[in-house]
Amino acid sequence: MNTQNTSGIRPLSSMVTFRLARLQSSLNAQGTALLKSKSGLSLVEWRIMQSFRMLENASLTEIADLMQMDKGQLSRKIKSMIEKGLLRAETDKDDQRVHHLTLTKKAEKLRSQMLPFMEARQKHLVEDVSDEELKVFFGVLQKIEAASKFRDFE
Amino acid sequence: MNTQNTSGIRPLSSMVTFRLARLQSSLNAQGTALLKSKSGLSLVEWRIMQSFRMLENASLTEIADLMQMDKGQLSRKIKSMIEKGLLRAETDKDDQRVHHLTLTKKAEKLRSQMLPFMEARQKHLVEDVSDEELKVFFGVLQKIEAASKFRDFE
DNA sequence: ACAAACTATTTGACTTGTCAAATTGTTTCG
DNA sequence: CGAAACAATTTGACAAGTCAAATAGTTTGT
Repeated sequence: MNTQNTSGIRPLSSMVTFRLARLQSSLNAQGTALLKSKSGLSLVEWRIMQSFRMLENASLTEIADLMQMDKGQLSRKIKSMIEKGLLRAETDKDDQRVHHLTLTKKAEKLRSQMLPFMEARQKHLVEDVSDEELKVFFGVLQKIEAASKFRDFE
Repeated sequence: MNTQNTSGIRPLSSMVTFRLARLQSSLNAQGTALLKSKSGLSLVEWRIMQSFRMLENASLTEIADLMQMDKGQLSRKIKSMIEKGLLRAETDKDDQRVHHLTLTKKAEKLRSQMLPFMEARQKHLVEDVSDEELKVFFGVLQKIEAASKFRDFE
């Protein structure tokens, strides 16, 4: 296949990041709108809350690693979520630097209220995608994610 | 297949947005680092510059639509890129509201300097992905993108 | 012609995201 | 032990992203 072309149309592979970035904008807008219409939660707050589904009593660093999120931002967000009564922090008894976080009852309740809508959304997003396609999709996602760690382009 | 489970492991479909968001963080970091190491361009500036590959003499609205980017942000960014000498604006003679934008020589030069690295990166990102997988991947991306426009979850 | 409805862009106020340096606590090892 | 190296978190400064309202120019219908 000819990857050089004069038509102005580029090979698909040169559009990966463009397509992903654009999709991400749309997904953020959709998620934000849905959360706003049914709760007072922001998308970041929701994501932080959801990360406890994967990591119980997680610390800041664990959440940051899981979400690939900046620790500075996370630190401030957690602080505000504690103030809002969504999170509770408990200092690790063996290492006073780390605080284990848990969702409060209030957060649990908000989470169960929103969950049906958020799950419906997830379903909707892939409703025209077959199981086989989805499997390939996640496989590719994983490969791109691994490759996104690479830095030395010379 | 049983989608209800008590193991704490969720069906893949419920992770689409999480996975995409996390990947996006990594890709942004990679792109930003690469641009910074070889030029003074930010990722947004690069993306705006690249959009002229698809849309010649584009207006703000056209770029915003293409990139799913906020018009306010774009307006300010374009202004600063004009000040930096990267873009030139020309008022449409039939509609004075619209300004057609073009890359300056300076921007063209920066673009050609960076392009080999950025293309190498795109290739690297998908180097372990087969053509067939990539095709499926873009197909799924398109379906999710279409579904991301939907708003009425009741 | 001209007001109402539209459209393109800009501006303001605010949230989220990034990067680096500072702070606080822990471990390692001479 | 005690200083240097490490690690977890916080803070500061600033860039990017969002949302709504304002401004400026154009089209439509009468």
